[in-house]
Amino acid sequence: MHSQPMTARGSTQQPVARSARPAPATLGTLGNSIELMGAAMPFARNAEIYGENEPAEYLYKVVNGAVRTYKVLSDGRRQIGGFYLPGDIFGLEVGDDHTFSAEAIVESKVLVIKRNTLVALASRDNEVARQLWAMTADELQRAQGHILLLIKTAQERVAGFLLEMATRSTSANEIELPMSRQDIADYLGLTIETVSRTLTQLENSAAIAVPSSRRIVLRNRAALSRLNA
Amino acid sequence: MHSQPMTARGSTQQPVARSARPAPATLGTLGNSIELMGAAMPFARNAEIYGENEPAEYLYKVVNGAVRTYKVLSDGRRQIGGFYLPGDIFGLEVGDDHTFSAEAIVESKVLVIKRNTLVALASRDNEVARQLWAMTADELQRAQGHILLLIKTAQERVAGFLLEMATRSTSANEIELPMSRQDIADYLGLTIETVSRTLTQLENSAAIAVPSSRRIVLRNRAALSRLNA
DNA sequence: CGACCATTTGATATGGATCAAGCGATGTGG
DNA sequence: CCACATCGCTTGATCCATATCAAATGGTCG
Repeated sequence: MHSQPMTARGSTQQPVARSARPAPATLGTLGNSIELMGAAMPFARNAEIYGENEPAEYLYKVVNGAVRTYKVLSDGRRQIGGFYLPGDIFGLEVGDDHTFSAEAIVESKVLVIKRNTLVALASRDNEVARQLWAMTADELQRAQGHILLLIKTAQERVAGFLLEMATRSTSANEIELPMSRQDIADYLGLTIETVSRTLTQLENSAAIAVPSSRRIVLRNRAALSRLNA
Repeated sequence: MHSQPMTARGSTQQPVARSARPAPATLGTLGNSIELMGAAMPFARNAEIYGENEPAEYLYKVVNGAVRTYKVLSDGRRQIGGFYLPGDIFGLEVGDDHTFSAEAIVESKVLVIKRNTLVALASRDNEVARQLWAMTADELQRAQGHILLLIKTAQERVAGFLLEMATRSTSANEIELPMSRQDIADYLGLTIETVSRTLTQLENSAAIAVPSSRRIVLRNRAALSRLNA
């Protein structure tokens, strides 16, 4: 029962345009319809929402909490594909199966929408079709940004991560991180120790403050952006 | 004037199904329609096809040759987003602008298709709409696979790259690489030296043979797959 | 043949991983 | 309410894979 702001529910107001490209899929016009088609489901901390290779019968929208998608390689290395925050959509596939697994990072409420319903609707309403396409394209953008992160130095990756999270967080300069250092490490392709050390470095160079381990204050965006290459 | 095999041009034969998910966008039903809508254009080795942030008026299909897409970071590091071979489609955007630049790797012929035409068609024909969506989804899959590559060791990246190229190449066990070591390095997030050394290691361990620098024979797929984690 | 460019090979440096403690917050049972 | 176990995070010491710097080799074209 959180009181976080979320996308307009049942209101008549709609986001206009939608030329903004980055950030994960938050759908426009479709937003309201989707609310109607979905059922809200609670997931406990670390609960699996779906597994890799399972049939993708549903897609999902975070109402509150946070979700991670990931793959585990044969030797146990885990790669986090993305973090999904309130308003974000995840689990949308064009193929039959999910290509990642998904878990709640913290206690979360997630709207569950039947894919069939939406795909059927799309075949009649080309605006819906366009929105589905746009959601996949947004996800593609995210993945491409992720690739770019992964070729950078540790400082650049962490700085990039913080800037990205800041963009998506409500309060512009203070970030509340729902995920652990291990999650961040697995997202950035680093170890937990390197993430920790890098945060300490950034703190020492006055680029950020870390009042508590899950709370980060951006004190010098310019410095972070400079690191962002 | 190459004599490489290429996709059926102007023939009536069509690929069936299209449930296969990996590999870059090679479109099904749409294939022929696209041929009709596009004009074939020649590009010289290293010629720019489009630049990052330019309006995405067209999308492209490789007829022969090879194309790379890439971004250059402020400090000069280059990341190659993908390689496109005959039959592959690239440059399809949902947003207004191209997010990468594209260049011909070798002398290439590329079909150029007006995006407007296709998008307009999609708004009337939902099968076309679905195909556009599927192409973007294929590209997403590729990007996600790329992310997975970038967290691996040098051997794993190179092995993964070779296996991927083998899948896409006509002759199953012999690969003809159109791109330089530098291109491969920038795709894999390694240096040219590391790529070269790794190929030598793979050759010494009898996993591959390298009869000439642009020609690789897979001699032990199992070994490569094992490296592929 | 000679110049140029791509690739390989060699020697060394280094950023981040690994191994190993320490520390602080949170929660649990006595 | 305190003592202690647990968990997540930080910090320290060392190692190693890959980068960097440098040179040799080979292949291609005028």
